[in-house]
Amino acid sequence: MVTQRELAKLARVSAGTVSNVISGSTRVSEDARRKVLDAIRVLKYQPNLIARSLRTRRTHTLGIVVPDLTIPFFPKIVRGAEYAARERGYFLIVLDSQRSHDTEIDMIALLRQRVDGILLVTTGGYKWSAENAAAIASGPPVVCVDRLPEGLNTDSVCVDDSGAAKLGVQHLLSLGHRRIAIITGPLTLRNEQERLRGYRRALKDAGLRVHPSLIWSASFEMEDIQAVCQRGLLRQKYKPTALFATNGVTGLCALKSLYSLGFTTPDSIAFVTFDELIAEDFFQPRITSVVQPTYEIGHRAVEVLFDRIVHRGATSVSKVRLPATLVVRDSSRTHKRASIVK
Amino acid sequence: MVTQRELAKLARVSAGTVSNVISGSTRVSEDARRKVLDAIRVLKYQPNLIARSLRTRRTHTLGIVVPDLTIPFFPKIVRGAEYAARERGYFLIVLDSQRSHDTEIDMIALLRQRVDGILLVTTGGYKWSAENAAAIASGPPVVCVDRLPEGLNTDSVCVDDSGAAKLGVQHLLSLGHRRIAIITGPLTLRNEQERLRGYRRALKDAGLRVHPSLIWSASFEMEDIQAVCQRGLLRQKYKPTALFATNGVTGLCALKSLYSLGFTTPDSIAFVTFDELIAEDFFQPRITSVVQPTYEIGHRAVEVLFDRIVHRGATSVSKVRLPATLVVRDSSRTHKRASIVK
DNA sequence: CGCTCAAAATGAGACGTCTCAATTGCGGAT
DNA sequence: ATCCGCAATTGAGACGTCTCATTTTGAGCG
Repeated sequence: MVTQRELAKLARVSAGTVSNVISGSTRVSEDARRKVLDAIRVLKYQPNLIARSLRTRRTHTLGIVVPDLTIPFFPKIVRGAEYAARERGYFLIVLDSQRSHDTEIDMIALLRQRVDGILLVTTGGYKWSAENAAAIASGPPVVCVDRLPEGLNTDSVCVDDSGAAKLGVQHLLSLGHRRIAIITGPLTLRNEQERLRGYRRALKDAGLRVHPSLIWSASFEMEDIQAVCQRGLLRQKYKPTALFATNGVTGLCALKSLYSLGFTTPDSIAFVTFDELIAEDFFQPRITSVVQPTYEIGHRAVEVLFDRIVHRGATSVSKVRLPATLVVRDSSRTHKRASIVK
Repeated sequence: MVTQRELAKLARVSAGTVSNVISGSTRVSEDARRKVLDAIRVLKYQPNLIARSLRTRRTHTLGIVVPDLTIPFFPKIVRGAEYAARERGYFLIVLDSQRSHDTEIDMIALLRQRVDGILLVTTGGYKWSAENAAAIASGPPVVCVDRLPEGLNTDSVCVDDSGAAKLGVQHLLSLGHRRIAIITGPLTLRNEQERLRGYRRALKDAGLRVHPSLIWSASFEMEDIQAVCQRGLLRQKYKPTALFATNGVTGLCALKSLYSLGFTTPDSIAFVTFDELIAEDFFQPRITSVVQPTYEIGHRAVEVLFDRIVHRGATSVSKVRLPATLVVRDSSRTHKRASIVK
C-alpha cells in the first residue's frame, strides 16, 4: 500500500504538504500541488480510509436499518437514500433487522462506530426503553423513517399518513360511495393510527357518520386479515360498498380474502389500498393505490440526516411529512351499485 | 471515549496487558485478567474498531453486492449471508448495484478497504475486462453467487441450474406432457444457458426430440416476454401443453401473458416456473415451482468466503452447486387433455 | 541463598492519516 | 540594508490499537 509518506519522498515535499494537497484544507502552491498529484498518479496512491477515519473520527458512511428487506417498500426507500448519500460522496450500509426490536438495537450498536449517521425504520409496535433511547442519543445522529417509534424523539421523514388516507377515502367518496370500510394493520403502529384518523376526517368532512362496524383492524398475518374481512363482509346490516386498506401487506391479503369470498373489484366492492401491491400490475382489474413517494422519503431522510450531522444538536427536531399521490386504476371504477347507494 | 490506556491506569497494569486480555492473544495471569475486566465494566469500555482495523488490517466485515434489492430473490440470499456472517461475529454490508455493471465495479472499489471479503451477485450479461478482473484479484477475496460472471475465476456458490431445470421438466414429463415449451431469460446469462441445457437433457433422457419451436427466449422486459408467449402459443402446428419458465421474473410475466391470451393453468396449459413468484400464494390455482435454496446459497457463500479469507490463495477454486427442490402446486395438476397427449 | 527458566508483564513503536505550532522564504516597505 | 508580514511549508505528535523484543517476577531446586 502506497502511503502519503512515499508520495512525499517522490514529490520532494513534506508529508504535511501531501496531506494538504489531498485533503485540500490549506493553501498549497501550484508547484507543490502539481508535484504531489504527479506522484499520486505514478504510484497509484489510494488514501487509507481507515487511518483517515481514526484521525478525523468521520467514516464518510451512513447506515440504514430496515425491518424486512423482502418487503419491496423498503428497498425502494433504500434506493432513494443511497442515491442521496452518493450525491455527497457518502457510502450507505444496509441492515435488515428482521422485524426484531432486539436485532434492531444490536444493529444500531454495531453501526455506532462505523457510520456518521443512521436512518432507522423501526419494527415498531413497542415503546423504546429509556436506556435504549439514551444509547441512541449518545451515538451518531438518527433519523427515523416511515415508522415513528414511541419514546424516541429524533428527526423524522415519512409520508403524510392521515392526509394520504384522506386522499384515498375522498376518492371513494367522490365516486359516490357512502359505506366505506377501512382495514388497518396493528393500531400499535402510529402510522396506522394516523391513517385511520385520515379516514375519519374524510368521512366527517363529507358530513358522514363514522360507523364503528366499518372499522376493521388486524395483525399482518394472513389468517387474521382473512377472518376480519370475512366477519366484516358477511355482516348483513351495514355492508360496505368500498374497502380501503391502510398498507400494502394488509391490502394484498384483504384483496385475496375478497376474492376467496366471491367478491370482485370493482363490481361487488370498490377497493383502494395504500402502497403499490407487490404484483400490482398483475391483477385484472388493476388496483387503485395511494402511492407513497418512497424514493423521495429515502432521499429526503438523508438530507435531514446531513443537516443534523452538520448542525449536531443545534437545530430543533425536524419532522418532515411528504405528500402521497393517488393512482386511480380499475378497482375503484365508478359502478352502478356504488353510485346508487345514498 | 474510553481507551485501553485508561483501563490500564485504573487496573494498574500496562497497556500491553490490557490489550492481551482483550484480544486474548497471549497468556495473562488470572489476577490481571480480573482487574482488567473489572475496569472494563466500570468504565464501560468499548474497543475502537477503527483503530483496531488500522492496526490489524482486518475489518471484521463482509460485503455483498446484488443487482436489485427490489427483486425478492436477492434479499433472501442476503438473509442467509447475514446470518452466516453474524454466526462468526462478522458484520455484513449490503449494496445494490441497480443492474449496472459500472456501479457494480464502483461498489467493489468502495468495499475494497472496508471489508475482508465480498459476495458478488453480478448483473451479468457481459464479460469482465481484464483490467477489472485484475482489480478484483488484487483486493479482498470475492465469492460469486447465483450469477457467474464471464472472465472472472473466483469461488462460487449457486444452484445446480441444469439439474434444477431438469427437475421441473421431468415433473411435467411424469404428468404425461410431451410438448413442453421453455421460456428463458437472456441467454447471455450463464444460468439461463444451463437451465436450458437441463431442459434439453430431461427431454433427451425421456427419448424425446427437442423441437426448436418450443424454445423461447426473451429479455426481462414485459413486452418482450409477452410477444414471445403470444408468438409461441398462437402458433398452430406444434402447440405446447406445458410451459416451463427458467426464472421468477420471466415466469411471472409469462403467466400474465398466458392469462391475457385467455389461457388458464393447468386447464389449457400446465405451468411450472423457477423460483417462487412474488405473490406466489395469491394466484388461484397456485403455481408449481422449482425452488432455489436461497437461504442456504447465501449462507454457504459466506462459508466459502471465510475459507478463502483464511486460506488466502492456497486452496483451489471451489464451485459449489446446491440442489433445488420441486414444490408441486396446482398449476401443473394432471389434466385430462395433457394426459391424453402422446 | 543464589541460580535458572518459564511465565507474565512491560512499554516503545507502528499502522496511515491529519493537525497545528513553528519555521522558512520572499516581496515590498522603511 | 533591515525589517515586516504573509503565504507556504515543515515535522512532530496524536488518534487507539496491537505486537514484539525486552524486562521483571517468582517458583523450583541445588
